[in-house]
Amino acid sequence: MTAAASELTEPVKPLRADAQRNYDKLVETAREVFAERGTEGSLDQIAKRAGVGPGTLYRHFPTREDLIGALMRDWSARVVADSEAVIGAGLPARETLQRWFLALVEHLTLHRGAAVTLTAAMDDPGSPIHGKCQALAAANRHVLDHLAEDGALRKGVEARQVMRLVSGVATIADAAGIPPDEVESLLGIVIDGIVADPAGG
Amino acid sequence: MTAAASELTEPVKPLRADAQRNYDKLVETAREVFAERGTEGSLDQIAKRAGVGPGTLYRHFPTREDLIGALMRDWSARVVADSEAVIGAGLPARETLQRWFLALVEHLTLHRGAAVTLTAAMDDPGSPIHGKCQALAAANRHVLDHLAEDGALRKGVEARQVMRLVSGVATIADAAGIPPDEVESLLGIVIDGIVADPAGG
DNA sequence: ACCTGAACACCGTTCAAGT
DNA sequence: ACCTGAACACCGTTCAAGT
Repeated sequence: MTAAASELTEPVKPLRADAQRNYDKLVETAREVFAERGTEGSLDQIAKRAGVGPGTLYRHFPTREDLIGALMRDWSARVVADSEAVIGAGLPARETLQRWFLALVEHLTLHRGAAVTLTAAMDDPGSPIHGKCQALAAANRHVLDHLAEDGALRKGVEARQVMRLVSGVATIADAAGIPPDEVESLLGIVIDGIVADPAGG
Repeated sequence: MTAAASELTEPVKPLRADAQRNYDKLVETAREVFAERGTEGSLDQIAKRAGVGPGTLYRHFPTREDLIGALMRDWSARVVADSEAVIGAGLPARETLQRWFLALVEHLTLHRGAAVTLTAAMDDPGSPIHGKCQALAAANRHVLDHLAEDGALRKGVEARQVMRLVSGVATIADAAGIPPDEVESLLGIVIDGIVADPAGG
């Protein structure tokens, strides 16, 4: 609900036909360039490849983060869907966390270098992508709350901190090129750090 | 011993008087600029502030990492000293890890943005700072091995993975400006993830 | 209302010319 | 052997001129 609302705060007023065409072309091209070069890919090249002047890019996307936000249109929705799917599967705590953390890492590494940007945006209300990151945080809280109800988590474990740890794993994994199975192992340690001991709740 | 050796592989042949002066001035200035702007600070500005032409900077430091390496001269030694101090203190496992991880984070955030660079260099033998990062990794292994001998760690915990987790925390902390007490709490979760349960070894 | 593209400041990198 | 600084290619950003 709140996620859907934040999704809708995007492009309100209709654009002139040519403007809309340029907007779409820019987003599409940005997706390409970011996929190749990571989130720090050249804006100049995006404009050139899209066949528009640099001013046009700046008119539509005043900052780089505005552009990143534009190509994340259905991102929050997918994140939320994943969280619900994971909860709905009704698996034991460890498996639930394993699945969910892997999904988180995947969403955070949307493009090379994205994880740091997204994590920083979580703590920066002024960021154009702050809303999307909040949706991610909310989904994470949702999953953890669900597990906490069953007493599966250690006391004092905060969703925000878990989010940051997983972001850290995503950032490092993407920067150092850590292979998938080792990422799983990293997440395994985090999971061991937050699940309740079998003995005391 | 190995750390000291790697420390000595630095400037072997003596430089001409003027070259040595420029070298020192560049390192000093780089330290300033990196402290202000982080590891991505402008090389151009470093050369300008040091009062030398850009070519002089490139002659001494062909890549940015070479420059970073130069201002890390006694870094590895300090890291190793910290690891030995922590082990020597003879504290219980949890306190030992708490102290050591805090030291690690501090060393990894030498300058803003340094943590990612250092972590990436750990897995890249071609990097000019690979040796220093290996020293860090070795010190970490040393501490963990010490704790493992007492059976204080879970089975299957690998030093390399722990190193990466702490790097992740350092990276995120520095990128998102996480306050020190929350950093401690993040490290606390990692510690919970690697220490053995009171019951089974 | 929107686009173009020239213009500016900045940066990394190279290299011929100097001493 | 070392330094200088011009030169090149690239980038982000702005803005006057156009339609």
